[in-house]
Amino acid sequence: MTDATRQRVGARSTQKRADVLQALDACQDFVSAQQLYTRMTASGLQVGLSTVYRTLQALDRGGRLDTVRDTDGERLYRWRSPSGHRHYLICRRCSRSQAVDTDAVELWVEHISATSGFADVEHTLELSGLCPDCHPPAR
Amino acid sequence: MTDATRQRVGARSTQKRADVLQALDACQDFVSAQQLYTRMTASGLQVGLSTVYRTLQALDRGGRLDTVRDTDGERLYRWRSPSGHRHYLICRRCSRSQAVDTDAVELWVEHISATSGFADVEHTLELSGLCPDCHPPAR
DNA sequence: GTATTTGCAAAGTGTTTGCAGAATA
DNA sequence: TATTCTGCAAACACTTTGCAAATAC
Repeated sequence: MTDATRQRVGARSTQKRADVLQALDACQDFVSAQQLYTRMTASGLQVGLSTVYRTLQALDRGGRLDTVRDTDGERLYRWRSPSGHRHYLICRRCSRSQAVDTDAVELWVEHISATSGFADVEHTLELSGLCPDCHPPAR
Repeated sequence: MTDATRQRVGARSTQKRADVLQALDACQDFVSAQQLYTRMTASGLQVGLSTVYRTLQALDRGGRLDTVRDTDGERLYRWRSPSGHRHYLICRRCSRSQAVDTDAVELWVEHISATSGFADVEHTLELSGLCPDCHPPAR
């Protein structure tokens, strides 16, 4: 996971896609397609919004991203952690995220899955709060 | 909670709002504003989409609804269960929902809240699967 | 040279809002 | 009568898609 930008996305490897990958890799946190696009163009890269969307879609389909939904319904993306499925605690103010240990929840979900009568149980768990930096002073 | 339709929503009580409340009450499950609107007009009620949205917004602001986000980003609403905060397991095919016992998760969230350094931790937990009716035959 | 990818603009979602007319208190 | 509410249409934000030009192989 050192150089994530060297991953294969579509049938061909292109500069634009490498740019998107690099920009995404530079983000330590969740970003929306729009944010990524804005950052890229702001830093001088020439890329189309559709390309950003399409690249993220492709990565998501390939299961290489964690995605989450913003309160406003915007989709946020982040490289999937190497160890697979994770959940994050996201700051409502600055959007910084931090992975949390979810073993207890995963076990509980398995239990539900086994006893509910439902099949193929999937789960989404989103935690938000105010991080230490945003919490004490302003509020 | 017997007759939920008799709740106060805005400053005045109107027929249209009562209609929305009744339609919502008739749903045992999560519905989107659009679905509710469609059902209402389909059953002969004359109402505007904006009114449905505004009524749901008002109820939501008043904390009288549970809301969740559809996979497509659509917002789904449901009367809040009388006992407060709940989580549901929703069928991906027929949208039927079933409340699940989330004590374990609630405890875990409290633990995170206490040890993460984050303040005001809120959580969203969404479970989806295929219910018994949708599961065995078709897939 | 052929198939994929790109970017623009247009179309498509679900949701919100401005405003004039209708309804409530 | 003075507010509040309603419904339409227009505005919005995010996302997807059609298509011709550019690019990778």
